[in-house]
Amino acid sequence: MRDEILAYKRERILEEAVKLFYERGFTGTTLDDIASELGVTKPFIYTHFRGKVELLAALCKPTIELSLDAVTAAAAEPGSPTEKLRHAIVGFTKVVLQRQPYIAIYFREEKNLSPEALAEITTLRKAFDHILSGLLRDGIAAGEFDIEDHSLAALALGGMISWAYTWYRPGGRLNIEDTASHMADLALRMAGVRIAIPV
Amino acid sequence: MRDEILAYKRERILEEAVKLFYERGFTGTTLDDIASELGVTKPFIYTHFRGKVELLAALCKPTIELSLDAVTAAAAEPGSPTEKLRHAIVGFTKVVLQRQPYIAIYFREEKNLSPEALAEITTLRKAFDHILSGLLRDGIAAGEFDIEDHSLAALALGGMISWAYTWYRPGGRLNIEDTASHMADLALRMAGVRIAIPV
DNA sequence: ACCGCAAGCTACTCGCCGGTAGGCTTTCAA
DNA sequence: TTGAAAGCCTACCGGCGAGTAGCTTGCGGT
Repeated sequence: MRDEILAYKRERILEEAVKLFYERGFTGTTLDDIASELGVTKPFIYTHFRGKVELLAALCKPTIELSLDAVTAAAAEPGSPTEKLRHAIVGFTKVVLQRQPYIAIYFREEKNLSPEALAEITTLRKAFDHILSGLLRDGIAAGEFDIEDHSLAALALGGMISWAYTWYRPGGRLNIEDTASHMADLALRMAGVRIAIPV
Repeated sequence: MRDEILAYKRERILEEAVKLFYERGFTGTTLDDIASELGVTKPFIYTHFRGKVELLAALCKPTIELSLDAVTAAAAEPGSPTEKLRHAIVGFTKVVLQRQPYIAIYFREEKNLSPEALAEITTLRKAFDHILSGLLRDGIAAGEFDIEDHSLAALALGGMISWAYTWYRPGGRLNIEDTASHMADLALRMAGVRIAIPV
């Protein structure tokens, strides 16, 4: 119970931090801002985090882990490369849209991460790219995809989805589920899928 | 001649600024850093720019203008929607790759722009999106493209290309020309182009 | 009722950096 | 040769914000 309260406080700090970092940028936000938004004072934050940069890492890393998990899970499933790719894209798109501000902060504020945190996250991203381009390679080998350069295609695919953090607005015309599905359609077509996609 | 020298100095300041902002981030770079890299001192910069934020705007705005110009020119050309789209993608990709650090800085440091500069650039970007999705709409109307949602497709396309600023490395495996061409292939396939592309 | 401890607040320090004032040097015109 | 002005430098200011020291308060256990 003590631990739960501690975890809750930590979570609330992160919630406000992500909101303000997203709106005003990392350096445009002071710890006093975050504290006052929470109705507490700056030292309170220091009882839960070592400092401002650790706050940033605590926002970025779990989100990148979620992205990696999404494609890892899709790749581990049984099924054809086409099905796996579709699941990977849908899963990853959902992560991007659900955690849009976190993704935005990571890409914008990467330069403000500590070298250690940056190295950890970079490792995760490399794994992500590796799995995605592996999925494409498998699909090519199976004759399901028609792609000249699977590395470039993986980057293009990843970019097309990641980019959604710049334009997606919750409550807009498209909801998360529909957007993810549309994105997957576009992705499969980009991969040159020849077989029909079961509805 | 006096003006040329003035323009040259201005250009050199911007060159160093873009290099340092790209490597260390906007707030991670001091005006003293830029000055010392140029072998001058801080007040020198103030004889050419009003301040640090103006420096940032002077880097971002012309680059976004180039991007807009690329798609505008493509849209104004004679030719089928497919040909226009290909030119637009090739042209835009080249801008992104040639001016990669500028693009990176813009997307990362947008929050540090003055409200006025931000508003100007946002106008340019709206025009860009409008032209791109217009190209897609024309292609659909002409029966050349097969797209359900041309707005979403425009965002996906734009993202796929813009994203290249995160991974492209000059001197890497692919040169600018080849990358742009590959990207255009992927883009046309995403648009569901049915007719053959003349080589 | 009282003691002790955890938890957060008040009030500070200190370094950094954007921006500026004023002086010096060099160059050009008369 | 001299006056003047442009151009840049030295030297400074002032604010801001991350991080900290030490006090206070309130809660739980006895």
